[in-house]
Amino acid sequence: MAKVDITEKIVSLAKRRGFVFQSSEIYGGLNGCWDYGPLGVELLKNVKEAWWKEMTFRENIEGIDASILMHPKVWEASGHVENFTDPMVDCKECKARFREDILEECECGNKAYKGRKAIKCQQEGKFTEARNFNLMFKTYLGAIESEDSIVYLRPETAQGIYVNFLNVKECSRQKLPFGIAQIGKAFRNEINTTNFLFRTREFEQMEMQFFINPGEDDKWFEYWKENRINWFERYGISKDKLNIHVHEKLAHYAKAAVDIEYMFPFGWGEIEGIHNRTDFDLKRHSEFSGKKIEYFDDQTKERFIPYVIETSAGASRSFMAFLINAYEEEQVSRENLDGSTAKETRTVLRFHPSLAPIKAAIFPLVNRDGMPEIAHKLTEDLRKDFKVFYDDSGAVGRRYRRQDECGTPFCITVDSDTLNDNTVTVRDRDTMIQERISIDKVNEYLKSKL
RNA sequence: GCGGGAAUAGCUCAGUUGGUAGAGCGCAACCUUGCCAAGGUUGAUGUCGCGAGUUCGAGUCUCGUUUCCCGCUCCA
Repeated sequence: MAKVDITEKIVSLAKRRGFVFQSSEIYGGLNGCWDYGPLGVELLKNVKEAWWKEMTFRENIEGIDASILMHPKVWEASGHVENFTDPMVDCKECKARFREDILEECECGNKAYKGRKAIKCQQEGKFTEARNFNLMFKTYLGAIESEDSIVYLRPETAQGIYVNFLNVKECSRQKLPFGIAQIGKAFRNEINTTNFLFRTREFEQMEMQFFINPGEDDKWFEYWKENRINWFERYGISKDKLNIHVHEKLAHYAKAAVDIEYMFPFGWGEIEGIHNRTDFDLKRHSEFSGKKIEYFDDQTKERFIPYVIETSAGASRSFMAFLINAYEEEQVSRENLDGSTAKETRTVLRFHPSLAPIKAAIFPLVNRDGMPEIAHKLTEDLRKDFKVFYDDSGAVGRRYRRQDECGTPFCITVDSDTLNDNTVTVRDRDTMIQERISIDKVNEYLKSKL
């Protein structure tokens, strides 16, 4: 199956080139955990940076970085403690899974017993022990492991923003509407992990909570929906690979919810959610903490709890979408020495230059006549501004192809003409076309492309 | 959690009725060539996923287990 091939090829390339490794690989791996390698960490960092700039390089959005461990009451207020504790049982006979607390409403999964109540199967001892499927990771704060010292690894970063609403408003002197952005790890003890980086237990989120006047929620919901789709498109994901999924059934906190989905090899998958969370979270934190969380409008003299439009993107999922989106196998012709032509496959990662892990590779065409020295000097000069890579090993064509697999957008070659006129060739990853530019203009050239 | 498939070098894979592990590519060094992976010489890299068992002897057979992929389930 073609879609199997593409996932496996990408997982294979990801390892070969150092984008993603399995966590703790030498011990046999850890289910659903992955490590980012030298190229992967650059790509991930660039994705996050592109998002961070989009969000915080504007007048009315501030950034924060809240701690992963938070007061346990945060998760009572948010509803996570209550909503993450469904006890589940499996039927050993028909293999169906049920929520133990609503067994009366469930029917046996075995078609042969159509209409049979699941509770009856339980009475006959067909069920496994109830398992607690709370998705929050638990740990203990301090030396004593007791009920009183339980804390959770945050299952979302959003709450770190809500609990800091007053702090940020005060120090930044922001007025509504304004947003708070945060990038950080979140943890969910998923029942199953699947699809490479898509569903993992440890993942990174890029979340922005936009605080607004309650009457303006529809307007801002539309605004951020448009903004976020455009962002993915701007960084190279084509429109036909993006879909808006509208949620009919809403979570307890939301008045409206859409997912931005990417067409993964396994099908449509959510890469970002945009939610109208109303005043639910701030109100709940107000109740649970006993602190008044309000906004006072100096113009209207009104006091109220702001509404929130949330944009919640998965950094890990975006990483995966950008990686898969960039992957291409291209048929190119090669001319043999005897004049005949042959077809070969060129594997290339067509990242947007801003996201590419390495911005440029520098080659001396041959290892003599001072070319390596010039290439080394150019490399060092460029390193003040860019992640660049120097390579003088093997034929230059081979070096180009290595960089294609890394997604490096530009390869700069020092050749014999450089010695005479101080120019170098710049080879474009996507078109493979070269142009000659002055060696002094390379820095400027790269800046104009990023 | 269920069902199916897989795991041998960095990658893709061979490995015969059970007899101490191979290829291609890649990687490193040197030589050669000099603008799109194909030359030459040499070299490094293996807990055969892990753990038991059977056997004189296990990559190979048996059991358990871990991980990945596919299909379900799940995804407040």
